[in-house]
Order: sequence, then structure tokens, then C-alpha cells
Amino acid sequence: MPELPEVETTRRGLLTKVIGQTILRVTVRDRRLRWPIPTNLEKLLEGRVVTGISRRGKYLLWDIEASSGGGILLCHLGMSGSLFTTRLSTPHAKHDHVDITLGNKVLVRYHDSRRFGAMLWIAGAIPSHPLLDTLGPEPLGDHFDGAHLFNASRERTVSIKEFIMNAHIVVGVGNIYASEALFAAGIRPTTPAGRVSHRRYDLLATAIQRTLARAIDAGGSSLRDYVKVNGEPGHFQLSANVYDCATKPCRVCGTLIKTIRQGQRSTYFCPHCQR
DNA sequence: CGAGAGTCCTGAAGGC
DNA sequence: TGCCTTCAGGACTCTC
Repeated sequence: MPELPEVETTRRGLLTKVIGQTILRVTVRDRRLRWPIPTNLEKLLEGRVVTGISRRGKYLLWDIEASSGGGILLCHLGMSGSLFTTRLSTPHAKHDHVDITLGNKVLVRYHDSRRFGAMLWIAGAIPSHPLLDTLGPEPLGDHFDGAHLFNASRERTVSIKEFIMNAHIVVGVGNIYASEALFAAGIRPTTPAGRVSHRRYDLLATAIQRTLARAIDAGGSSLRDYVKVNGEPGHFQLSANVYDCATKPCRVCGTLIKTIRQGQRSTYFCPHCQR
């Protein structure tokens, strides 16, 4: 399940193989993702050059250059999607929905069994799109800190865990890292967001940044079906403190980790360390 | 506007 | 062995 570290790991893995390459051919086998893949995507991409790949939240943005006005290929991996490179001769497997053949004979393949992902086109060089324009700050960028969380949370009754998972507040904090960051900050996930102090939001902001940065350094998590661009699994699961650790002893105090449901999602926390 | 539920989808896992 | 149910999860969309 790709979260921000997995998406960033994917971006870095793709960079060296696609920058400066001409897209020779695009093959779409199934357009039914979260939204349909545009029927003219092949025509928009073929013959054009990839000049960069950036990331906004969990969206990957491919800069596509063209003499007659370029654009941006917007990709989201949903929760079961992956982008990986392989050889042209590799036969496609079930749920391999899109192939992008590059001039250097590298094949970029999009795989997504649950089809919650997206592949859309933004015309022009400016990454403006309804999906992007309302997003909150990047957790590892300059505009994210405890003050931002504190100010955005006043009068909010939603739980702190659901609050930090809201992409309009801050992008890239998914279910796994939300539990991990709250554990690191010692905050109970059920606490109403509006009742968390500025001091504790400072701790939480730092915890979010450290948790994500560590996961990126480790190459992303591999809790379910995530694999890196080269097909190897990530390793964050080895250092998860609470996620998927129900009834296991807390690494800090030994109290049994508890799991609850919040917003139809599983939350894990230590009843002793998090208050 | 905020909060909460519903929704898309497939595959793994567990129960009987 | 095999069917049925439950769970997993990002994030938009709808309702109140």
C-alpha cells in the first residue's frame, strides 16, 4: 500500500531511467482506474520526451516536453498500484494495465490489482488540477510544522489520527505512518484534534517528519504488496513499533498494543505510552 | 463548513 | 476441497 515514502522511493527509482527519454509507445490494456485513463493518452505521450518526475503528496507528476505545448502525466498508485521498470520482452501479467516504452529500451509498467490508482493528463506546464490544488503542505517541506497543525486544528472535533491523515491538512500521512508518528509523539490517536496543545503538535510534526524520512531512507515499507522499482521489497516493516502489532508488547513499556477502528480503518497504539 | 458514512476493487485469510 | 465472509486501504463523494 503505497504511502508517501513508497511513492518517493518509486520516483527516485524511475528518475535515472526515464529522464531525457523519448516515449516511443504507450499501451493501455485497461482504462478502468479510479477515473478512466483518457482515451487519447497514447497520442498525448508518444513521441514526447520525459524531462522530469516530481511528487506532490502521493501523486507522481511526469513532466512531458513537446514542441506543441507539453503537459504533465499525473499518476497515483492508489493502495495496490506500482510502477516498475522491466525489459521489453517481459510478458505482461494480470493487472499490468499500462506499458510505457522508452527510447532506451526500458519498459515502465503500471500494475494495480485493485485499480484505486489514477493516470491522468494535465495540459500545460503548470501542475494545476482539482486533485492537486486543495492539498495541504508537504510534511518534509518548509511550510509544515507544529504551528501549522495547531492553527489548522482549532475547533476541530475529529480525532487527531484522522486529522493528520487528511490530505487537505498535510499530504502523505497514510494509515501506517499515522499510527507510527502518534506513537513516536506519545499522543493517543482518539484525542480530538482541537484539544491537542501547540507543544504536542510540535512533537507530532517532528515525529511525522522523522517517521517519513526514516521510511524513505529504508526504501519504503512492504507491509502488503509494495515492491520497489527494481522488484525488491521495502524494509520499513522491520521497524514498525505499533502498526500491525496488535497484542504484541510495546517495545518501550511492554504493555500490549491495542487496535481500534477509526473512520473504518485500523489504528494501533500503546495504551500506556500514548495519552 | 465539518463529520461521518459510503464507495470503488481484488486478493488474502479465516471459518465452516 | 471449496464456498462464503471479512478485512485491507486512499481518498473522493455524498448526506446530514
